[in-house]
Amino acid sequence: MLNKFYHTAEDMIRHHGGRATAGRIGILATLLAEQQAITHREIEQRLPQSLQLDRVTLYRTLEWLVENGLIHKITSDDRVWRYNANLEPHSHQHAHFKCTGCAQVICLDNLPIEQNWPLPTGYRFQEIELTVKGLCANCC
Amino acid sequence: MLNKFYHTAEDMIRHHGGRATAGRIGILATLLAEQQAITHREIEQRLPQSLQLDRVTLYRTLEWLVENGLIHKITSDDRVWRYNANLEPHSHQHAHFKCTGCAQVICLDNLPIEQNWPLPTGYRFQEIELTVKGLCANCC
DNA sequence: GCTTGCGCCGCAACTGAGTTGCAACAATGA
DNA sequence: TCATTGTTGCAACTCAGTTGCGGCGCAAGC
Ligand SMILES: [Mn+2]
Ligand SMILES: [Mn+2]
Ligand SMILES: [Zn+2]
Ligand SMILES: [Zn+2]
Repeated sequence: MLNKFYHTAEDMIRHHGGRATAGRIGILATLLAEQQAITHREIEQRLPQSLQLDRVTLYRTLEWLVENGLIHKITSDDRVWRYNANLEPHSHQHAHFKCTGCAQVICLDNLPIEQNWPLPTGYRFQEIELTVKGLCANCC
Repeated sequence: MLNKFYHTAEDMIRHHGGRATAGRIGILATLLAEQQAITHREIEQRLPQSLQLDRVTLYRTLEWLVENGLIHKITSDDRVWRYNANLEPHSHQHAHFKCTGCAQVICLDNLPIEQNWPLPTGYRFQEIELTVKGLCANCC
């Protein structure tokens, strides 16, 4: 039932005062339907035939969704961004897991991150990026 | 006194059974002399005139140094690798700090990393990547 | 010291993710 | 319905990193 996600996506976008274009809705719905964080390429592949967007549009839409706090993007060691929808219980600060076998990335939402890292004198803390690497259940 | 680092570098390379070429020694000495992790570009700039290497050679040499455990490389959100020498007290598992102002990256060697992250059932832990972001003393 | 073989180096071409400029288009609000 | 303004598609670009290959030079053996 992808329909549900399309409806939710449109709601989320309108609540942020943005134009509810087919592209934004489709991309956000795709990310809402996904259990893991996926790349630009993977999003492109999952979009329905009726919604083939230019790659640049896809990049710009993802940027807009990130800036408006509807999704977040994750750094990885393969130099490719991965994106995931910001569900409500999704705390802004959370860790991620990356499988070294299949490159799958998931959010570890229930992993609270310590904020008190002892930095050198004069340094100011802002945020943390934490990726646990290992093998997922399929790759073990 | 860069000379000292060149000597140390040559020693380290020979102890690993590798050919002690001018390029390897110069690159490793450059990293030994550095207090922070630096990029491919920055290494290139710091190499003396007498040792201008092709960029591909630089990439391949860095790869060799990483594989032989003499240096390590660090992922970053700007899609550029940064490299740092493996000094002896350098534990393999340590965190890094990246300044959001000047992009400087340093190793937080004395920051012990918890190894027992609660992963989903069936997942196997391998290693961790932790980057603290904030402002360095200069950028505060 | 001289020779030789294997590994290292430089060059050219390529890959692939992400960015920029600009003109055409379409969602919204009047 | 129309005008405004933000969004889209296209072409060209940037930039880090990779690959293939011929030639050079380090180190081992004489
Ligand atoms: Mn996440
Ligand atoms: Mn380090
Ligand atoms: Zn896996
Ligand atoms: Zn700084």
